[in-house]
Amino acid sequence: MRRTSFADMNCSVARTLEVVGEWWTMLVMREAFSGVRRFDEFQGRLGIARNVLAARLQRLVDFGILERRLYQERPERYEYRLTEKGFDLYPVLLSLMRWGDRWTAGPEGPPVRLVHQNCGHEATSVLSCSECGEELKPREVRALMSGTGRPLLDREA
Amino acid sequence: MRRTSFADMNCSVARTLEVVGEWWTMLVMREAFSGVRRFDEFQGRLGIARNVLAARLQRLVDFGILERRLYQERPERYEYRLTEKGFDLYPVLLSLMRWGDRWTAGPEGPPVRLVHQNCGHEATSVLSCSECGEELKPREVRALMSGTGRPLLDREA
DNA sequence: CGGTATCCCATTTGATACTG
DNA sequence: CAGTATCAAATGGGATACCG
Repeated sequence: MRRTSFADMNCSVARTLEVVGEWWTMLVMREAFSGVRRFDEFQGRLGIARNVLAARLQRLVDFGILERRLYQERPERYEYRLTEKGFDLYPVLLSLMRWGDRWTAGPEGPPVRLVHQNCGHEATSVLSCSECGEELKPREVRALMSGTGRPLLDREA
Repeated sequence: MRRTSFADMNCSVARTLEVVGEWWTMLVMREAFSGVRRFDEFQGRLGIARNVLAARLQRLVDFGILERRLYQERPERYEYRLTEKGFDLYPVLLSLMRWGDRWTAGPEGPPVRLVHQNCGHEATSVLSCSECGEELKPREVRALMSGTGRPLLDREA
């Protein structure tokens, strides 16, 4: 049986996962954010099978998250670059990283630390409210359905 | 061929995905955040196959993200509740939702809107710096490797 | 209600080889 | 370098039946 597609679910979480929820995809994105652009560099860094990598890159291009761009004429060479849509996945990546830092790091601490250039401090990422700037916590948020959308965070968890 | 495990990668993104990166898992979490606690309610809402759901719940329990709790003695009935570790996945969920709202919503807008009770406004989630509160953008962040960790965002993307 | 057990096959994955 | 082609194995996923 073909696995269920999330594309038609009326849910932004599901529809996002339809695009980036496959095994390996977010690690490809991690590399892209770290500046990797070329097929063999993705492949070497990740240790992913070449056919799988080709499929993932293709899909990311199809969805407009990466752009395949000619960077050399003879012989023809292409590279993959993040689009605005791709860059916009940064919060997803950092949220994943943040959770891993908190819950999977050993005594030596997280493998990677972040420095926010603007303020000069070592920082972690916080999910905050676009209106008041405070941290967004599950219990302090209420979800409103529009149309047929299913409620998220509708009840006390 | 067995698929590659991300567990041993020295990367918080990879290790997080090892736990919640499988197909369906984050949708199970979505339901959990929305207050769903019982097997059949997860099943009915998601339309997931029962054996797959059982496997996902089991894995989430194994990793301490959900807790299986007896809520009725005769007959014995169990429910699944978010632990602190589970609640801490909220930023991941909202980041996924935010991206989907931006890039996959039709003209009618996002299926679900959020109201931040503390400030009373309809809000979206923003990833911000723990130190200065400003929004964290890829180009304004530098990554530092600790130990053998691979760099993230090390070069210009 | 809250699962297990089984079946079964489509898909995915990894390995390897090959090409321009 | 940047893929495509091929292949076998394994697993993932769905459907269904069953059980205390």
